[in-house]
Amino acid sequence: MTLPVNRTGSTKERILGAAETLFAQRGFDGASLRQLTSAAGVNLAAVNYHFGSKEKLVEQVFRRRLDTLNAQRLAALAKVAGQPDTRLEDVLDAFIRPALELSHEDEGSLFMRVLARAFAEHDDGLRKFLSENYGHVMRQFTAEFARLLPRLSKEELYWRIDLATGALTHAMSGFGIIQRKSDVSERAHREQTVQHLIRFAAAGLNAS
Amino acid sequence: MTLPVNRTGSTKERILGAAETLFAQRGFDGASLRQLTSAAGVNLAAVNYHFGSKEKLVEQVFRRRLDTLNAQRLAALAKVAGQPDTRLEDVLDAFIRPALELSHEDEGSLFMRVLARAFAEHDDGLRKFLSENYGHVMRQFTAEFARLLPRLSKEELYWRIDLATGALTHAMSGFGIIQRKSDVSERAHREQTVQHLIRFAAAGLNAS
DNA sequence: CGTATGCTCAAACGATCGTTTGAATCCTTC
DNA sequence: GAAGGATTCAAACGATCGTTTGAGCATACG
Repeated sequence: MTLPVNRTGSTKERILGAAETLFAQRGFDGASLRQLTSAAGVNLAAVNYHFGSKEKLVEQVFRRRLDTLNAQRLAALAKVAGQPDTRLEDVLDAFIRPALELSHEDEGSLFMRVLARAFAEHDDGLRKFLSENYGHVMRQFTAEFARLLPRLSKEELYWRIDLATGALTHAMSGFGIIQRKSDVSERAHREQTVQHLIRFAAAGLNAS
Repeated sequence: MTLPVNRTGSTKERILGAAETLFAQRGFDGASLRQLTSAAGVNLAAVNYHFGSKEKLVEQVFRRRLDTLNAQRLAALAKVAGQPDTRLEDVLDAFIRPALELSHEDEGSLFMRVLARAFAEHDDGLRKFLSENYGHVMRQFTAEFARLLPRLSKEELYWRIDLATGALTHAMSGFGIIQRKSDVSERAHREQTVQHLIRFAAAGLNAS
């Protein structure tokens, strides 16, 4: 079980990169600091020196990606929110496309797998951290969905948003995307994937 | 962090029950055998005596629920599969309803949370176990979906089934159901939930 | 009654965990 | 080039992990 050793970038960056990979593969508990620092090519004590603790390292792994991801999502949402001619598909595009681009930056959608693990965790600390730091993003998207789907009751709207985000998280993190990555060029494939996800989610949100 | 101690049933059953609860709450790695046997009110060594190892205990936790769950799913599918007047919603009902009934048997949808964790895990051993033992169920449902959605290409069909199962797993395991469990009676609420899930999934599978 | 057989128990095994320590080394700044 | 803060290092800390052991207890059968 020897892993390739990363030798590029600062110690902090190497730790964050190795952490993302190993958290995606083995989970937050399953990946030990010894495996992690070994894969990063740094000393074991470097994690506690630079991040304070393993738990704070987990938070930084999320921060590094989510800060820019959610900024891109909100920027894309701002272009269509409140406009009279905005379609449901435009809002979904604003939500999905930045995540898909991120998935194609880091090979294997590693961060999206980490995020899917976070959803599966019912650990209160992690959920609280994510909710406090990034809950406003989902709230803004929900408001726009509510505007475009006025016939849905509040309860129905929440149900469908919950189902849609579940579908998207699963698809972007899971076996799916990697499997289908082979025969199409990167850019064309990404566009095709975006359209797949948008079509499915829009139909679900709009149902009957 | 003291947990209630179960004092009913055989040692094996008490271990399985406590394992389901703790695996749902803290994950397979996060829940230790000492926490587990303590919550079950049995001796630490009982796990290895009755199950052989922690890993085999995990498999038995899945077996106990999935055997009946998938039997019910296949029985319900058999009633509608191949029939000329079968609707997409009927097949989804066969898939969803048994899982929902299971979710309401064990309080808090504990097993569905365990299942969601299994999907998030990219551990090869667990995935292989689930695929080998229960892969035929998903294959039968896929075949029936293919019959009812002939205009979809194979790739599009797989995409949408993947998205639909992601949505359903997320909804049945996550915060969603528990949150909405309050104001409606058990039976009425379950029926309403089934209809929510079916509407969303049918619309997504049928999209454009 | 004696003795298997199935099960439970406290105790310990070696391994690995996250974290801490204090010295060694690097790098900047005067 | 000396001083000093930042960083890296090997080593060890106590805690907890899954698993094993062997004695003790139970119930059933000859």
